[in-house]
Amino acid sequence: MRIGELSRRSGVSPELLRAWERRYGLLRPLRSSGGLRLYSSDDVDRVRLMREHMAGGLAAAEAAALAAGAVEGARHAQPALDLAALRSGLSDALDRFDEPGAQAILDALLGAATLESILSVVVLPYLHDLGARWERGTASVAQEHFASNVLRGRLLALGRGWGRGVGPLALVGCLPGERHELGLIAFALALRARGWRIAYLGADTPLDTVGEAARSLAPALIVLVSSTRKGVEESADPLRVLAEHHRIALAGTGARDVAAPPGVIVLTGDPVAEAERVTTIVGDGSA
Amino acid sequence: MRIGELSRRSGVSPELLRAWERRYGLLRPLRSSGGLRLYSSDDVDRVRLMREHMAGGLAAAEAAALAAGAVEGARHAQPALDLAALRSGLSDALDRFDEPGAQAILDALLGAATLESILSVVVLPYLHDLGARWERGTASVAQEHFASNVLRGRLLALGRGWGRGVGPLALVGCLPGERHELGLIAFALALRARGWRIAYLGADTPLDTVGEAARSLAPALIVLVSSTRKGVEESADPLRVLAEHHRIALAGTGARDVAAPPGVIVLTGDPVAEAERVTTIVGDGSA
Amino acid sequence: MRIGELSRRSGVSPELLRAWERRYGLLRPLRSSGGLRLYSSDDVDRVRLMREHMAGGLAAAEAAALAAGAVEGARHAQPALDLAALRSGLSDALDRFDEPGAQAILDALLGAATLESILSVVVLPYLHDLGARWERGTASVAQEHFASNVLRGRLLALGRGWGRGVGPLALVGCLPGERHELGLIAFALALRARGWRIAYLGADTPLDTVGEAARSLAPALIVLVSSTRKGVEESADPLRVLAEHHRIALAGTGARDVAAPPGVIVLTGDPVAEAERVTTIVGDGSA
DNA sequence: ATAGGTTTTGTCAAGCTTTTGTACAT
DNA sequence: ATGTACAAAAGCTTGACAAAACCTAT
Repeated sequence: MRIGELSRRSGVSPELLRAWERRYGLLRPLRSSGGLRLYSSDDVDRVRLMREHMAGGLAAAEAAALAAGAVEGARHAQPALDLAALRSGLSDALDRFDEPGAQAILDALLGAATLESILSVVVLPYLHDLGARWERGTASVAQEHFASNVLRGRLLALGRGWGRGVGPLALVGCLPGERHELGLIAFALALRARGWRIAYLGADTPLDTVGEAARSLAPALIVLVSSTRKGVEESADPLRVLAEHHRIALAGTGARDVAAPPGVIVLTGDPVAEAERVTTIVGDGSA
Repeated sequence: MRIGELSRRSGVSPELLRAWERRYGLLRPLRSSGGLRLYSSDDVDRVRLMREHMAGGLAAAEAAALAAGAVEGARHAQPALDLAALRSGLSDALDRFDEPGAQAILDALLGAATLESILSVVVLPYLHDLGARWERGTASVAQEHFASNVLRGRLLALGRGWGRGVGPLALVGCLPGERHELGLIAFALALRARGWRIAYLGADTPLDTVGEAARSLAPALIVLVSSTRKGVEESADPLRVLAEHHRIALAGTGARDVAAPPGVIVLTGDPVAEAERVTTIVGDGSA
Repeated sequence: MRIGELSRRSGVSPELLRAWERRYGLLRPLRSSGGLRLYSSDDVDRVRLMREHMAGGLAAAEAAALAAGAVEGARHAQPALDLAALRSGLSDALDRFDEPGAQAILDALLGAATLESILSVVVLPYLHDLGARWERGTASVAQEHFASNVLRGRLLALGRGWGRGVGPLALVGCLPGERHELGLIAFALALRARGWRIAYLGADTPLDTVGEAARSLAPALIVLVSSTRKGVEESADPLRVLAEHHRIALAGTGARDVAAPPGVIVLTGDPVAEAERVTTIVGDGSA
C-alpha cells in the first residue's frame, strides 16, 4: 500500500511517517518504479506499536527501536496451517479405528495443503511414528493394519491416472517379502508430481516379475523399495542382472549401508526429496 | 466473452479494462481473428478480485499485482486436491453445456474426495451460486436446466440401491410445488452415508402421497424440502396431521423462520451437517 | 422442416438463420432436390441454445461455437452400455499395463451401472478369469500385480467412509497368508451397500490381531476370507476360540468343503449374493 | 508546514476496424 | 436461395489530459 493508505490505517500523517523513516529507520518501504513508497501490512503493525509505546511515555527514538524489532519476532510465531495438529488428529482417529474421522481430516488436508507437504509433514512422519510405537509395543498390529489400509486407499486414489501422459515411465514395486507399500506410493506420487508416468506393481513383487514388466514397458527407471536390509541382500543377484539392462533406483530404510550393485542409484532420504533428485539425474542424462 | 460483457459483469468500464491490461498486464485475453479481445470467466474473477483489493485501500498497481498473482500463485502452490479450481471448472463446463467435461470433473472429484466434502464444498455451493446468478439474470434458464439435469443424474446414480439394507428408513420428498430436488438428493446421500435406507419420492410430492407411502413403509423419519416459505405455509395443515403419526423433518431455505408444527424438526443448515444431526437425534431415540 | 418452420419455432428470422449458417457454420441442413434447406429437430435445439447464450451476453461468434459444440458433445455422451464389451476392454487394458485406459473404462462403468452389477458381472469374473489364465501360464505375475493394484485402488476409493453410520459393524480381513484382498473388498462393498459399517483390516491379518480389534470394536460380524483350503485349516484352532465370543463368517474358495467350527457361517457363493444372505441372517437375529 | 515538481490513474477523444442484423437485387 | 451491400453497434489503438496522491527539499 502507498503512504496515504498507511496513514489512514495507522492514524499518522504521511509527513510524520516519512520523518520517522528518515530519523529512526522505523520502516523500510519498497519503492515503485516512479519512486513511491510501498508498504506492507506489517508496517501498519509497526506504526501502531510505535504509537502505543509513545502513548506509554517512551521517547520517539526508543519507541521506534522497540517497534522495529518486535514485529520481526512475532512473525516467526505464526504457523499458517496447523499441520502438526492435523497429524495428531489423524493419528488419534486411526488409533480409534475411526475411519470417517480420519477421512475427514484427510479431506481437510488435501483441500488445503500441497500433496508434497502432506506426504512429508503428515503421512510419512505418521508412518515412522507408528513403526516406532509398534516396536515399543504401544501400537497393536490391528491398528497398524487398519491405518495402512485407510491411508493406502486414499493415496492410491490420488494416483488415479498416473499412467497417463508423456513423461518418462517409472516402474515401481516392493522387493520380495516387502509388504509396506505406503512409502512406495508416496514416492510414486512425488514422481508423478514431477511429470513421470507410473506403472505400479505394489507390494512383494518377485524380481522376475519386474523383469517381465520392464521388458514390455521399457521404463526410464525402475524403483524398488525395501524396508529391511535383509530383503535387499537376498535379492542382490537378480538385482545385478536387472541392472545390466535397466536403470534402477533402490529406496527404503533397507537400502542404507548396503553395497549396491554398480549402476543402481541408492535413495536414502525421504521420498519427496529423492523424487526430486532422481528427476534431476534422469532428466540430465536422457533429455 | 467480449469486452462489453466483461465490463457489464465486472462493473468496470471497457476503457479502464484496456488500461489495466496495458499498464499492469492484469488480463491477457485471446483475440478474435479480427483482433477483438476474448475473455474467459476466470477473467471476471480476476477483475472482481482487483476491485476488492482497491476497495480495501490498495493502489491500482498493487491490487493488480495481487489479483494477477493470485491465479499464478494458486497454480504454483496447488493443494493436492484443488477443490476451488474443480468447482469453477465444473461451473464453466456446465455453463458451456459441456456435459462430458462436467462428467470428467465429477469423476475426478469422486475419485479423490469424500462424497460429503464434494457435496458441501463443491455441489451445494455451486447450486447456491447458480441460484444467485439466476436472480441477477446472468445465468439463463437453459443453463440452469442443463446443470440440474446433469447433476441430478449423477447424484441419483450415486444413490442407486439406497433403499436396500438394514438401517432406519427415511422417506424423502419435496413439498408440493417444489421442483428443486438437488438439495433433497444431497441430503438423502448424506443420510445414506450414515447408514439410512432411503425411499425417494422426488420433486413436487402431494402430502397425501407422502402419507400413503408412510403408512405402508413406516419410516423412522420423513424429510420434506421446500425452498420457499410460501410452500411451507400452504402445507401447514396437512403437515400437522402427518406429524401426529410420524417423525418429520423440514428442510430447505423455506423452512427458516417458519412456525413449525409441534414435533417437526426444522433443519436450517447445510444438508451434510443436518444429516449428521438428524442421525444423532434419531439414533438416540431409537437405538 | 424447412427454413420458415424453423424460423417460427426458434423465433429467428430466415435471413438471420442463413447468415448464421454461412458465418459460423451453426447449422448444416440437408437440401431438397430443389435446393431448399431441410432441418432436423436438433437444429431447433441448436438455435435455441445459441439464443440463450446470446441472451447471456456472449457475442454471436462465441455463442455459435458453444451451441454447435454442445449438441455434438451430448450426442457422444450417450452410447448404450455393453457390460460384456467393457469387461473385455478392461481386461485388455490391464493386460497391456494401460492404467489410464482401465480407469476410463471403470469411470464409464461406475457412471452407468450399479456397483453390484459391476462387481458381479465385471470385476469378479475378471478376477476369476485372471486366476485361470495365471494357472494356465498365459498371464504373467506382473500383469496380475498390476491389475490387482489398479482395481484395489479403485474399489477402496468406493469404500471411503464406509466406517460411518448407524448400521451393524462388520470387521473384515483376510486370514493369515492370504494376499488376495479384492474379493474381500467386493464383499465389504456389498455389505456397505446394505447399510453395514465396515472396519477393514486388509490382507494377511493374524487372528490375534482380529481378536484385538474385535474386543475394542464389538462388531456384529467378523468376515474372514481365504482362497486356499490350507489357510483355513491352519487357522482352525484360533478360529474356534474367536467363534466363542463373536459371530464369524468365512468366505472365499478356501472355505468350501471345510469342516467349519460350530457357529461359523460359511459363505460359498459370490460376494454379492452372500452379502445379501448375511444381512438377512443378522438382520433377522438382531433387529 | 510549504512549495514546486513528479507519478499514478481514471477518463475521454479521434479515426479506423470488426461484427452482426437486416435489406435488396438477381 | 444466393450473394452483396449497408449501417448501427461495439471494439481497437494512440494519444492526451487532469485530479489526486506523492516526492524532495527547504
